[in-house]
Amino acid sequence: MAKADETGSYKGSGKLRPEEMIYQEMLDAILDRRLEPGMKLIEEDLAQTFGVSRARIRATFLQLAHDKLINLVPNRGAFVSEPTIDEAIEVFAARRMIEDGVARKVAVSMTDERAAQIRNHLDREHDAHHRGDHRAAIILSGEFHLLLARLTGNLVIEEFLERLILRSSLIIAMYESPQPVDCSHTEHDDLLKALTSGDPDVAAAEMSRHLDAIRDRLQLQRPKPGKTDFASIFGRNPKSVAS
Amino acid sequence: MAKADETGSYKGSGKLRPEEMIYQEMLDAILDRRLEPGMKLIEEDLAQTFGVSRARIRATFLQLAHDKLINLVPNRGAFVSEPTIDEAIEVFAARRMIEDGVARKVAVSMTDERAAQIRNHLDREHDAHHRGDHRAAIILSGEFHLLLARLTGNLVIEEFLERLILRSSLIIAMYESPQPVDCSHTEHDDLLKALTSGDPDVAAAEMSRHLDAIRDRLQLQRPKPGKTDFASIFGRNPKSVAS
DNA sequence: GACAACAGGATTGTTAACAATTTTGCATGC
DNA sequence: GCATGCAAAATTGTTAACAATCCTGTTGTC
Repeated sequence: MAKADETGSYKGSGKLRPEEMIYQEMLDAILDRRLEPGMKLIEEDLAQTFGVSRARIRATFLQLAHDKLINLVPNRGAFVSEPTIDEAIEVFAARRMIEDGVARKVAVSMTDERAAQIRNHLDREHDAHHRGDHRAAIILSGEFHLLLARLTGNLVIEEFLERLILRSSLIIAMYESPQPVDCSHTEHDDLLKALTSGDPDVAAAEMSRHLDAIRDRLQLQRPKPGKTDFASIFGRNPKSVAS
Repeated sequence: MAKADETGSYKGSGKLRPEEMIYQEMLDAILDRRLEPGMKLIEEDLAQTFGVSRARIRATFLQLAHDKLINLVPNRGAFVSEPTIDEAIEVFAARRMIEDGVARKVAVSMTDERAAQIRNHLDREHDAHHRGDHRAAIILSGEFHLLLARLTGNLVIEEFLERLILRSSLIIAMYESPQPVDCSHTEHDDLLKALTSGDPDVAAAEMSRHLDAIRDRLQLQRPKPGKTDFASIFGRNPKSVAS
């Protein structure tokens, strides 16, 4: 998710790693839906676009596939992931399991300084929201959760949650309501209140509520866009492949 | 960890994927400490050993590095991971955060059939232990935790925990006491008891206790083996690099 | 004798060409 | 008209060679 300040200087010199750059660019394109779910990613074309060799594109594909953002099919190629409804539900259930723990840990280790840090982030979220910058709002919303993970001081959790949040972003981009509801920013306020209450159970409960709310705002009942479901369009059951 | 039955047939034919095989073999070698922590992994040698091209070895390296089992240094090569003490502590803290949730979820969805499934696994653990098969005992011990993750029905959690358990195995292999204490098998019995109690808090508490116990059995105070710490050997403080 | 510069070898990074596979378009036959 | 088979094009998978980088041992100098 396009972190602005994490330039990640390489070996102290000003040299930028091209691999990271390509991963980031493809990531942004997927989350922006400039690359639509299901779209075929052709190695040669991407290699020319980025001015690198196919080998590097292949390596990048492995990373993206590991994060479940693309799908690698042997001898067929790479496709932008099309998370199913079941997958979407599972991802948010997994986040709830982990972020409950995060909320608990942050709640019991809360200090004035940390609360200020969170509040500072919330200000930026509100700002983006009032500016009407929907894209920035989504990114900042994800980074809010990442900030909490960072406050646990556990790098393992932080890294895993980062991937899970990216995956969530793809899911949200795919299934979000046509008219953006965006009530999320007040929920983060509630979350901060619960986190500063000092009661881990309260914090965990609020986190669960919030994640469920995000999930429930998605349109997880309609057929996936991009994959036309002719059977449902014409009111018939799909033909079964065997027997 | 050398799963016996998951043959993973490819496209229905009997053809085995060589990539998976190489990953598995290297994984086993690392966990067996036939490849010691810190050891340099030379692409050319491995390619000849497995009879494949360097490109495939490089791809395998990316996977292993993603799972933190090896360390990839630009222009220097690949090295078997040497998890630090801090890292070890973080991994077990992360597992506690996640597996607390797993235990809670399994406890509230416990059935007779599931209990029998767990008990069946415990029998195999005890069997390996009585046979004195230390290696099998370690593998089965890891798979016990994976079984619980699977019972949550959440593939996301299952996959992440699988990687975390592998990483734990490397940590255990690196830091375990010279004389294997192996009291773990009775702890799993206690865990089953807590899981069948129906109380999620009891289950989570027992899981926390168990993971802390594993961590505490490790020798996390001594300097890492394989990296001779001359300073402590000769009773001096290591020279600081700057100022 | 210690230290720096240097050359040779080893190893990784990159590119391009070739082989294998899949997809696509077209022709053929029913 | 529709399915089948075939051939060409497109794409992925693999290999080998070359370039860049790093490590090691040696030599020369102070």
